[in-house]
Amino acid sequence: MKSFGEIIKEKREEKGLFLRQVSALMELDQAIISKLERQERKASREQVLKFAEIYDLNPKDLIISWRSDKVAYELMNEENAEQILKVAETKVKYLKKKIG
Amino acid sequence: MKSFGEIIKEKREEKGLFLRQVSALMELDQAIISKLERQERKASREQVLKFAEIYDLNPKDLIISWRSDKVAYELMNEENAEQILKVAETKVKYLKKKIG
DNA sequence: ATTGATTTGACTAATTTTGTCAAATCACTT
DNA sequence: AAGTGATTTGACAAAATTAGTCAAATCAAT
Repeated sequence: MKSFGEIIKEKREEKGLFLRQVSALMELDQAIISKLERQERKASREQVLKFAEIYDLNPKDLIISWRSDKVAYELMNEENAEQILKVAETKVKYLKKKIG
Repeated sequence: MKSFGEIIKEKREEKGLFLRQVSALMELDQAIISKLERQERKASREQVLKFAEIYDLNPKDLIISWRSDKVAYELMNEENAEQILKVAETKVKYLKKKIG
């Protein structure tokens, strides 16, 4: 399963674009894009959607990839990560039902 | 399923302690404890462990509750929260195997 | 109304995140 | 090996978020 960074890096290469060019399209320093590709930094939601646009990726799928990366990264050093995710699932369902 | 805030609030009441007293035990302003109980703020890991100590709660379980609250809260406004959690699970397993 | 517990909100301090930039490194070509 | 252009790195500053302090407001019970 590819990480968000891997996805946007592969896609850029597939499209034959240089960081410089993506940088111009995104209006974002190429150093940051480089870091996003190597997962040294995390993208904002807006940036994710911009990537989807530029690279013709399904925004929903890209959001899922980005968001799940973030959750997984936060939990990877957590002893009981799997249990936490299970409980979180229950809680999310509850919260969504309750509040929206 | 109880939230972290609910748990620590109930336990405090069960023990018949006032915020002021818990505040002294935790060395933390009672305003903050009040906010933690009502989930207006998020506890740090250290604080969670301190609560477990004070209230005789299983630290592991309390951590799970606290951490899952955080994840659930972050995702509750996310369209595809369930999918994100599923993907995150896969990624966590992978990351734990790979890095530790 | 008074007392004591809890909650609220304004304020400051501390921490984390974000972007900018230039220099360093890398890969390729000649 | 030098030169070219792409990518990566790291130091720095700006911006945003989070944490804690405090006093006043609210609440609950008498």
